[in-house]
Amino acid sequence: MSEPIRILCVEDHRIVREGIRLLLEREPDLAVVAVAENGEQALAEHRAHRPDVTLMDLQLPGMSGLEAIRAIRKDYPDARIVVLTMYQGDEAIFSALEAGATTYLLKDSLADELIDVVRGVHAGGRPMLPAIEAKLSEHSNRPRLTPREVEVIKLVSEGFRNREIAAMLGISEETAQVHLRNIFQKLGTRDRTAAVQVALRRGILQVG
Amino acid sequence: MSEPIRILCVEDHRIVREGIRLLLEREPDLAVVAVAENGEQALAEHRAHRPDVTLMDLQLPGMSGLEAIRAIRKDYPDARIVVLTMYQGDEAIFSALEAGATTYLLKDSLADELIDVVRGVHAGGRPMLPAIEAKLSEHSNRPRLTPREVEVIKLVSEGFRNREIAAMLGISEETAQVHLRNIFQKLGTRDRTAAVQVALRRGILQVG
DNA sequence: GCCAGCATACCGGTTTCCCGGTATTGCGGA
DNA sequence: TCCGCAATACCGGGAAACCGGTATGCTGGC
Repeated sequence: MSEPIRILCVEDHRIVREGIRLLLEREPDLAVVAVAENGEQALAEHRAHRPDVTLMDLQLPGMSGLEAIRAIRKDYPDARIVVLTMYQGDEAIFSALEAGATTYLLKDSLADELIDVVRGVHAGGRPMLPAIEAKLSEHSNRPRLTPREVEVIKLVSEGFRNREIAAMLGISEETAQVHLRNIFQKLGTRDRTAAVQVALRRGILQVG
Repeated sequence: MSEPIRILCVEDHRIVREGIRLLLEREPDLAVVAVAENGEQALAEHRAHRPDVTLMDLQLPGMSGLEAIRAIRKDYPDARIVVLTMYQGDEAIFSALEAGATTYLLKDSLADELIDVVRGVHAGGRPMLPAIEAKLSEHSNRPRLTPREVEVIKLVSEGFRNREIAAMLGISEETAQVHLRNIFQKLGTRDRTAAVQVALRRGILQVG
């Protein structure tokens, strides 16, 4: 038999990380050669080990999973990264793939699905579970927030007033209001509180 | 050697559940005799197997982990339940213990900590990690929301206006406003959006 | 029996937010 | 080159939210 598939596992919760490692190492053709608990470590371990496949959580302290994906792919454009997370939002999925992830898995997939996906990705494929495909096609029908709008809704979620947001972004209060109105329209809400809730559900914003 | 400790594992994400199971079953004195992926199943499996220790996640679809703890303890007041979750909010911890959990663990604990805690709980103890103790003492200095206030902030988080909330609760709009003002005061915020954010961080509200 | 805490209700005043417009600049794709 | 989109800015009106105060009934504990 040939060399095992060398895996980097990025996940901040230690119990979960250890459990996933055990799951993978039951398979003789899989080997977890490194682990990381945040984005910076992920980048360093990727440089040090050049794994065949990286398993990446999105919810990480400090540098987010998304930024880590971009950073790794900048260093190694061929890096194969499988996102493994509980975020089900269409925007989280879309932006992870856009950032360079090869595919996307939810943590309530079956262990066998994870293993098959790792093998498929290592073989050069792009296996995508039906549930993820469905969310992605949902996404394509929806208007996307612009980068500026994302900045605004983020500040709104932190409880800032329009005037404060305007000051922080160096724009007029009226412009901040215009952004917010466009956000309402795109997310289908009437007010800021509901907009934040929808943004959280869709993975446009994170909880922390 | 005596009988192994019989464990029920309640966790909705299958990959995580399977990983935790593997972690525990490396130890010869621990045996996962049943698993459940939601509150109703947890209750049924608890009745069917009468485990020595139940590992319970708080984030479950349908019946919440908190309700499941209450239901199990109602059936079996001596049930020993270890909460294992990623929620770090002081209110989540406090209310889980109040509902009858024996102790509380974060998912980024060490695997060995989890195992030691399971053994300690089975032996009749109440092992509590320092990090959790610290959050609990934080909690005791903070004013708690009343049941009514929790209802109100929950509806606020779903994007309802004061008038709508009042109608749903069968009270006047002004009373709803008074509740909200008391919530702001207790959570240290000026407006509803920030209040929802603080409530999420502190575990007074769940994300779903 | 009294006090504390909870839930209820109302009022007047100020601030912020939401909505409907209109308009200009700049940039990248058809 | 022209169109569309993103980002900027302003205005006026109406709605909702926020603030401070006062007050009542009820319940449970000391």
